[in-house]
Amino acid sequence: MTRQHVSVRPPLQRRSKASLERVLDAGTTLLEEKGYEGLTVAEVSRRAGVSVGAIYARVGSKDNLIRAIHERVMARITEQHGVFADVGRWEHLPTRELIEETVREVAKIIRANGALLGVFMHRGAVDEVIARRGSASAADLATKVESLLLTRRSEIRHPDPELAVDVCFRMSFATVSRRLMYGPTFESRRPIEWDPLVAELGAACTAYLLDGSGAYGTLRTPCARGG
Amino acid sequence: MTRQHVSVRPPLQRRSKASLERVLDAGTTLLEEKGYEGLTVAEVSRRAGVSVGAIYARVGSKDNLIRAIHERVMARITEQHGVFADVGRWEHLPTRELIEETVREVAKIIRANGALLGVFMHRGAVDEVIARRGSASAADLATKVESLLLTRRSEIRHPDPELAVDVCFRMSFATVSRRLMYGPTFESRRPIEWDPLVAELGAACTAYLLDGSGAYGTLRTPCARGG
Amino acid sequence: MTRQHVSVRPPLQRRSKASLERVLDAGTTLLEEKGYEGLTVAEVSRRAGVSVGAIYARVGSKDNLIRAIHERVMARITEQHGVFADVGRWEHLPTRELIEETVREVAKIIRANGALLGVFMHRGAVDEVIARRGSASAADLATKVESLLLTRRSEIRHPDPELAVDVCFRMSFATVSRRLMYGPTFESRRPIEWDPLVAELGAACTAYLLDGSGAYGTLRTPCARGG
Amino acid sequence: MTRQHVSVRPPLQRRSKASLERVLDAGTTLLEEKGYEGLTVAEVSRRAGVSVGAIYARVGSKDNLIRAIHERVMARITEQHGVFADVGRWEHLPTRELIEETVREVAKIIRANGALLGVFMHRGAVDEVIARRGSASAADLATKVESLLLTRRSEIRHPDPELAVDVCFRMSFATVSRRLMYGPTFESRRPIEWDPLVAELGAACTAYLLDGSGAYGTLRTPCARGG
DNA sequence: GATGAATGAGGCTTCATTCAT
DNA sequence: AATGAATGAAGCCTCATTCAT
Repeated sequence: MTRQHVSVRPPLQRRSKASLERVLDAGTTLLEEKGYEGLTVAEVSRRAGVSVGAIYARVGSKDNLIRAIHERVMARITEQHGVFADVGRWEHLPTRELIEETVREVAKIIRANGALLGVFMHRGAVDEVIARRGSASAADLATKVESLLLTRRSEIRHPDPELAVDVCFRMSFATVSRRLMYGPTFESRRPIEWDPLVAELGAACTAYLLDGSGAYGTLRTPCARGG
Repeated sequence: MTRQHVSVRPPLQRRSKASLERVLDAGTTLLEEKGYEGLTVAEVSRRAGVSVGAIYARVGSKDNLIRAIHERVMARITEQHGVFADVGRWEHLPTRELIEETVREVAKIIRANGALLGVFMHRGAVDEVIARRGSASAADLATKVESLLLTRRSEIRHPDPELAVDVCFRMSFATVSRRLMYGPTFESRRPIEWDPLVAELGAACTAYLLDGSGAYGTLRTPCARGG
Repeated sequence: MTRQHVSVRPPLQRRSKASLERVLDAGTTLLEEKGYEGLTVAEVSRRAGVSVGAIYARVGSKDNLIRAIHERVMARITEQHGVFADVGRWEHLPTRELIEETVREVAKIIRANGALLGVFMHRGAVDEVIARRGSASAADLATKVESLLLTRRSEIRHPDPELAVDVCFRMSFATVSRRLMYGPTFESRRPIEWDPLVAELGAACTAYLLDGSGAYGTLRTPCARGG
Repeated sequence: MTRQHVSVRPPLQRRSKASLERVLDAGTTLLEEKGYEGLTVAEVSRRAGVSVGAIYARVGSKDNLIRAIHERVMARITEQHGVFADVGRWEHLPTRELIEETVREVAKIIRANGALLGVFMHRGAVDEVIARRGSASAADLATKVESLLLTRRSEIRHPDPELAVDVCFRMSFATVSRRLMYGPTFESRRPIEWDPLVAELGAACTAYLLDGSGAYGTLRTPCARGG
């Protein structure tokens, strides 16, 4: 139902490029403010100061416009994944700090891209292109984060370290995204500030990876008991 | 933009009440199947066998219809929160099992209400009434879950048990919701089945509450060291 | 590319029926005046005094509107074909007069339906439904006309009477349609009035069926020589 | 509604002339393939490799572009009318063969210009310029054909030979055009191949001109009776 | 002169809401 | 009260035409 070809015709002129930039900016803002349904081509045209026809000449359809915005946002996010590849930054940290700092960085990346992520995730339920690219971006982040954590594999007490680091990533990602999209009191009535929440997620991951008594269903030798 | 008065005129007749039920049923199904934009008043009318005019007479607007559906769904979910108040079920469980079982029940409730929760959360971004009531329902669940967990306060090593159980709840809720809405491989490329994911969340919560070396910023007495 | 389902929802109320009637009237007029491209839903709405939404509720799309108009026009025309089935009218006519009168009646039917036929024929090139129904209507007329002429088969000198009467029908239909659509001087510069043109077509058919020396390629015994 | 001034600015340069040729070629093809509405200036520009601006510089408007195409097509067709002026080809033919051969040539010219004629005729209903020029071209053909047939005036038994040859021309032109535009079974259900149809038209004209018993309304001395 | 990006009116269609019956 | 036909604003998209480069 949704057109699946994405490629935006490359702008041929400097001025055109600026136009497209303004269109994508306006679209991004609108998406953040009002979500998918709130974005209308006419409103993008108005805000960007670019005619409807010019928008269509560039992107071909509203869905493609959304995809173009998504592409740009994802590119920006993927750049930010770079931090996890910067070995120098991580190798000298003690494991507990490494885990906590990792969670902090994941949270930072999510926070920087705000409400948009929610819109795109929703859109991904319907638009294959967005689902694929969004998923790929998240998986790229997951891979980087997990590789980093697995450099300390020997310290992870969980019997399946690959699984455990993946679960840590998911917990962090999900909890922080949700908090960002729905505010500080969505689940419980207790408001938790951003930083404490992130810190606790770090603590939870640390405990799970390093201190936990192991996976479900296996014989457990709980740390506390073993003391 | 959205009208904020909610009160649905109380149905005066038995027959009217049945009509409203059918309308809400049809609306709920449609919302699950096609989301907010996919629900049209005409389609609800068709499926419910109730005229458009009658729907408007009851609820006054499409937004109010959504709110009425939300109200009913939330009521249903709130009933399900009852499990956590059934003391007999929980008191004899060892703490680790209590925690894991709690996470399992939370996951079960979320899973039972599937796609609807996603739609309403999205809608909550725009509709104050839904945001408030959705939040209240989640908070109710949070309160129950947290009270239950706090019956084992003495075993919780985290220095701020209230905070810790809240964080556990949020992690579980967010991770499981997300998995439900966006599928098994959204974040990482590794697909994790539902049950293992829930089990690992239980393990993470257990470790965080019982085995963790403490919250951020405080002096830590890591379990590992104590062994 | 064009939707092929035709059926117009049957109007449920008297008033609705009148509305649809006005819509079809307005559409018919517009089609006559300005052709397919000249008909816009907005203009039909204006002329019929019926809202755009009401039009869509009845017919579902512009193409279906055209088809509904076509259906009505064809029904009207098909009624007119009845004259050829009225045996009493024809059986006592001498053959020459029968042929001429037949051509006159064909011409009359075409003339009564004016420019519309042209529009629909054009549309038939693109719209399967219209092509089929238009073709069926013309074929119905052809069958009736040809049956009538073949009641005089013994007098037809053409070696293949079925073919010959079909050709007569086509010549009459085509020549008269064309004259109607493009005016008295489209082909030649000599203007020919309607009645004389029809009379000459009758004369040509008569000569071809009764006096001709036979089909192409066969040995000919020209009438003139036999005199 | 349509601008009526036609004159295309004369191309000043050889290169310009070639450009215009390509534009007209592309336009002609598009018109054949997709009809009036299917021709867009942008598509002509793409196919011709000539910019939109350049097209407008030459022809001034889409309607004028159509007219320019029409002009060229008509010129080409008018050249083809030359066959009828080539006395040597016709003078030694017996009259019956002359008539049949004439019909065949008329059919050939129409067939060679296929779908275009249909488009232009339709357009002529709305565009005065095209109507006039199309009419003139057909009239030119009529004149030539009729002059040729009238070289055998003495053999024509019809009391008004000028009228009769005009009617023959119209019948042939109309029947063959129609068959070309709407396919072999449009009128009747019997499919007639192109060659047999043309042959029968020739036979009909022959019978009408040479064997018929006279015009409408006059006292008739039917050939058959005179035998 | 040539180019093609930009413009925006106008076409088709949907759907929340109203109101005569 | 119930019905559902009617309304029309608003959304998406196309394309003839213009004009800065």
